[in-house]
Amino acid sequence: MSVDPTSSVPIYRQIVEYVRRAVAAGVHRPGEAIPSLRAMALDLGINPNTVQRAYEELEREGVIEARKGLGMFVTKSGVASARTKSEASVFAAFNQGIRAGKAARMPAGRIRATFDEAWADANTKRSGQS
Amino acid sequence: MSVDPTSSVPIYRQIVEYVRRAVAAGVHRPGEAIPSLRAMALDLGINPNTVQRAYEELEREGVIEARKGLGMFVTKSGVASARTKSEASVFAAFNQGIRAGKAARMPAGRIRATFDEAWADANTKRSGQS
Amino acid sequence: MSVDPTSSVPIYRQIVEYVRRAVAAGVHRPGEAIPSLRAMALDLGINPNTVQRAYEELEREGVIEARKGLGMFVTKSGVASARTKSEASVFAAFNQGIRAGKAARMPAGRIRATFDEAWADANTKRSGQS
Amino acid sequence: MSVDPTSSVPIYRQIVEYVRRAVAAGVHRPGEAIPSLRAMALDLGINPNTVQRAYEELEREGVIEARKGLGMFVTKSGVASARTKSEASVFAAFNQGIRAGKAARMPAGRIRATFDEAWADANTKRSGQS
DNA sequence: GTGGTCTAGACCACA
DNA sequence: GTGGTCTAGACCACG
Repeated sequence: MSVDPTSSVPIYRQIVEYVRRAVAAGVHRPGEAIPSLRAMALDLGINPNTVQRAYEELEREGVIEARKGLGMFVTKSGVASARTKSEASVFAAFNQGIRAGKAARMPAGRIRATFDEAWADANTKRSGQS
Repeated sequence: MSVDPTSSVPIYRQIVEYVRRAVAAGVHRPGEAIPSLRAMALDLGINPNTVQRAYEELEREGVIEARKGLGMFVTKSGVASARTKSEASVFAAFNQGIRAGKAARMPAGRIRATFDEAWADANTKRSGQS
Repeated sequence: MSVDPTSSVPIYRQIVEYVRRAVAAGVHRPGEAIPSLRAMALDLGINPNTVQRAYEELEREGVIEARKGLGMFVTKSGVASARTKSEASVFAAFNQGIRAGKAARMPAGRIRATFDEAWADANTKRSGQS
Repeated sequence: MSVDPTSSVPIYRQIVEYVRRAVAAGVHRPGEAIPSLRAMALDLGINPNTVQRAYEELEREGVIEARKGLGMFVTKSGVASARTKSEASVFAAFNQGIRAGKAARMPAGRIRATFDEAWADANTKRSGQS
């Protein structure tokens, strides 16, 4: 994994979304530990405080829980929580796109066509990559 | 029009997007003037500096142009430019949603279904609103 | 106001509870701004980051909201939120005391008597103070 | 007995309070031995170091005493000491709740009512539990 | 070793 | 001026 420090979306939020997706995708299973604060920070070349902030938010979401002196662990309901949160963000993105299109008076067919373009774009670029 | 000072998206950006969409939708036609700095600021109850920053960005985009002592006018190419920008943002939103879903290992059908949900949601909520 | 840096309860949490109570008590009314990050930090003689962390939590609770460039403002529902949260903490404290007493096999009458003692203690000490 | 590794209150403290209450309740009588370090650690599935830290604190409180090669025993004054400590913690909890309520400008009647709620809550939940 | 808190100081975007 | 993010480095309690 890697983060983009130049992005307008904060680093800690990138980590939140990355870990959340990893849990949703089953990379980390309930009861298992995720990389420690310092390990993750070293791996990404950033400050441990930044990672801590991300983990704090994931704990608040109920995806992981802290055990002092041991590490951060995926909760029993963590996978479900992560999956729900992930789907919500997908829905939100689509919603935003649709509303933006409607506000600009794009015809319904044009909006749906734009989605199909994005869909094709995402599929071709990823499946046929080097 | 109104503006949400609470939103995480800056006020000046809300104005930019609103005007851009209004131009794309044909509310303001080429050669026509858009509301003056002070008029817009008074109407929204915000600082004129904020409106100015938005107009500067729209001018940089080529959607409007300043005529000293007269105000800001929609350029001849403004409508096309605004339309292009608007559609690009729609595409970008869809793209982001699709990639987020894929990263979380959502099945393709689930992603498309989520789009349909968002679509239905946007349509039903708008038709029966005040 | 003041904070106790030696306490086991973190400074940022002390601030959260203090501001929450102030809002619940009507010291800050909806739509009004609370002291800025730097002002509060200077006043307490602590680091702005610590105050920021407290304000962040209050924003998450819905008690206040940030307006970039302007400050932090009490939300419309802020007073109700703060009041609810405050009562919840009172309930939690009583609950903990009761359970501790029961676990130690204190007779019911003894537990209630202890509450009355605490009640009398809190009243006399505060009402007759210099 | 069981322990909650998730709780914000440290595990060693949970053990201290549990043993103290058990002694106060007469589960362990003066001169009797309490479970050995290793037995307790195995039973709870935690590190013996953690149990040791708890026992050290109980010894410092005068509730138990170590007899080399034999184990930890409840002292003659242990029961009284434990009882005092337990009641003090109950009083402290009530005191904290009352002061928090007063700080939030809760009317006196509302505070007492909250205690009654907590009291009823603790009684009903315990009687019908598994 | 782990996570939790705090400080000092910096840079940024926003109004 | 405001809040938001990040770094560097420190100390602590916990297991």
